[in-house]
Amino acid sequence: MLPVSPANLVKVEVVLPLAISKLYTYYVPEEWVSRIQFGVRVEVVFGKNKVYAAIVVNAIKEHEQVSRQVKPILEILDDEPIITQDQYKLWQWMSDYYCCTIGEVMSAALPANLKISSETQITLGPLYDGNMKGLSDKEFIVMEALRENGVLTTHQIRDLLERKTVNKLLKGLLDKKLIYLKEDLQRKYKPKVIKCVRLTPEYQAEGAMVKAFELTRKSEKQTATLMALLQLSRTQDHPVRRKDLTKMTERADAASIAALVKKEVIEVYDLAISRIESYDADLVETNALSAQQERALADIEAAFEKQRVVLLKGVTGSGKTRVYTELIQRAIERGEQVLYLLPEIALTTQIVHRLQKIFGDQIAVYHSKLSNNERVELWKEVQVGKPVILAARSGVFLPFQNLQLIIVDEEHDPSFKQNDPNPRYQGRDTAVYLATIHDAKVLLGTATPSIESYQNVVWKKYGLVEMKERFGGISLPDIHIIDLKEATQKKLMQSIFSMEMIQELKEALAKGDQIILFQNRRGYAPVLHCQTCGWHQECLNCDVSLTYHKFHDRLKCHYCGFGMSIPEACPACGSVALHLRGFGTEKIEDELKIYLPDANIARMDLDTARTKNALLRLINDFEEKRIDILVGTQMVTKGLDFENVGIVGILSADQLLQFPDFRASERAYQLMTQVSGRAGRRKKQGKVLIQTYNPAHPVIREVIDNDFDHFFSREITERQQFGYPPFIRLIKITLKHKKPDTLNQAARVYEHVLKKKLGSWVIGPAIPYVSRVRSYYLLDFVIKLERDAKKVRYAKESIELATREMKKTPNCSGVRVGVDVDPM
DNA sequence: AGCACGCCGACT
DNA sequence: GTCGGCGTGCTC
Repeated sequence: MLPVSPANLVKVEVVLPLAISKLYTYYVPEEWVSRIQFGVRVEVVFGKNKVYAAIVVNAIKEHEQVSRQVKPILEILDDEPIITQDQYKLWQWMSDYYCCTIGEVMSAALPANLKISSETQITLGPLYDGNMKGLSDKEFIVMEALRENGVLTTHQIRDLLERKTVNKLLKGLLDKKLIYLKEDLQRKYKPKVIKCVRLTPEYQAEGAMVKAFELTRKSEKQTATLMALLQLSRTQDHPVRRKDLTKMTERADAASIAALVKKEVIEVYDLAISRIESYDADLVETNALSAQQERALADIEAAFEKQRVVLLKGVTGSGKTRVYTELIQRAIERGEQVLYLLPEIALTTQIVHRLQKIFGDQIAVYHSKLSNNERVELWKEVQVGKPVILAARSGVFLPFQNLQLIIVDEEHDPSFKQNDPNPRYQGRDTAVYLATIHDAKVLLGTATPSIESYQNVVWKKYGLVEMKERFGGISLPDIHIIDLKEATQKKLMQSIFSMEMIQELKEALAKGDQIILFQNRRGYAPVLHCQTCGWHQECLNCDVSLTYHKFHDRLKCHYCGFGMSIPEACPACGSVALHLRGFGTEKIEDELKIYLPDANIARMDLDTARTKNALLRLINDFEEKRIDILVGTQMVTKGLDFENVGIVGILSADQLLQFPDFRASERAYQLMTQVSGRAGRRKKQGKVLIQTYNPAHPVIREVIDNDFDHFFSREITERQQFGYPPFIRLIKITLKHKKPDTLNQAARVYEHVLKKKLGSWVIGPAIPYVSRVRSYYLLDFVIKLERDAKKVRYAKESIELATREMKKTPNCSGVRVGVDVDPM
């Protein structure tokens, strides 16, 4: 359609799901004007001929002139808004705070099936007759593939020809009328429907049945069918499915139903049903609160009177969840909505079942394993007031109507931060902002508060409630340090295990206790190293060492997925003395089998628990004691709650302590404390064994003593001294390009602009720890800012300026800029 | 983000 | 000479 002059037409501004910072204006054909409102999706053409579902966020009055051509909207996709004003407020805040476009927030926020974008579909054209003469090789390949597949997308053709530009070739074929091009819309939400049967309106009237049976008098089958229908609609309180009817009596077959439909006595219709499984098992009564829980609950409610956010600091096993359920119960009774945020993998496990048993269908789960259609349905249920939503960080995007409480469980967990695609948001912090929009309360729960949150308590921004005792009065685990330096000197090591560790494991197994071993690294060994010249195998695309995976007998890159087999000899010096150095979960599992041949050993990491089912099976097997020893990465620390764990072992604390990051200590403290918390939960005191070369490290001491206050005061002093969060704010900017020269040139421009504006606040450019990922070279800038809104604003504007200036410099327009506010 | 346009090196 | 890559600018 041709663009028309915008005078005297209703125009709307829309958000497109793209990384473009502007809103775009379209006009509304007159007959649709009354259907336009904030928050509905409209189909629009953007650019050449791509079609997108955009969201209407502003209406422009007819008389307001827009000094450019505008295109019409093609269709209005919704009768009711799919987002609320509150959600849009959150989107605006996120795009502003996290330095990304509204379109990027929209992309992250909406379930895939509410987003639509077109894709070019290529099909055989009118002049195609199987004659391939006069075609180039590439054209021939395309036509052959089309003949076989019928339809191809431009992406598929790009892959097929291994070429980046494919449009000229397609245009050639189009001109010869050998192909058609069509923009096709992808992924529309489709409700799930079932066939139901009911009386037509005519026969629903009083006494009409007599007439109906008159009509079926001659057919015994039809009479039986009709009677079955009547009986079913009387006895069940939901519509009669066609399936129910045919099951009821074999005389109600397709033919007799069809006959009744033809006589217009009954009709078959589609009923949209929910894909979300309803919970039909019995609900359980909650236990009475313990005295400590009772007190915590009262304290939380009192604290909410004064503060929006309260930190609940409760040792592992203190029964925080029971406190949450009580708060949730009370909110439900008041008719309010509750959002319960958890780290993603915790959502696939016990906690969900536990809450479902209490709240049944009042609770819904929103996580990454839902199908696209299920997500849309959940979205709609939240819109009409589903009381409780359990979700990972993306739960903050749901369309709440009456949100009054947000619980962020395991508040300290780094997975609340989204690191890669924009928006790079911290789910916990976003939840706090979301709560201000709704005037709701936030409860942050954890055994190991993040430094940020605890400092907010110190600053009296957040309230604090503590639970210091474990439920049932069991003492915290007894933590033992194993000094690896000493063990090595005294030759008390068996491979990666100290004799003491092996001995303890054996004793525990003999007692029938289960064991969890933690190692923060997957694979078999992280380095393939040449003992002659010191060479080690790196990834071809990334600046990292390749990890050996024994299961696949291959070296793999954990950044880009690149894989290769082990070289026969060192490519640098020809030596065959290649040696695998370091160890991951796979090696631990392997070696344990040697030392403890009778134990059932299983491994839980990204490689073994990639799918939800595999993870559930592992958890289940461990719960039911088919596994004696579970070896795992961080995964074993999250949301798992086993009853019979006698020993938790940390194979190498040093890897945690030596992380090149100002948060290393914090992470190490949290991880070790969290893993330790898995030991000895219900019945008796558990034991934790930590192997380390640094037994004197203060963090180790603090973990042993469970001394958060000591840890916190030491850490906070360092943060203040060296200028780190929470005293200052960080913004990290990463520049990215395939050519190092171009990247350096861009970085110089960037540095110049940034330092002119921000002076000594700017650090960099610096080569990051991993300097190349997926063939892109990286350079980092870090901006350190005082916690002052105006200065942060100014800094963000300076970043935008620097990005514009850099993009303007010749050759540099292709350099990518990633901005990470509050990086983790 | 995707797409067209224009410039430039490298193969027929 | 053209093909195909890359840099640049624009999208209501």
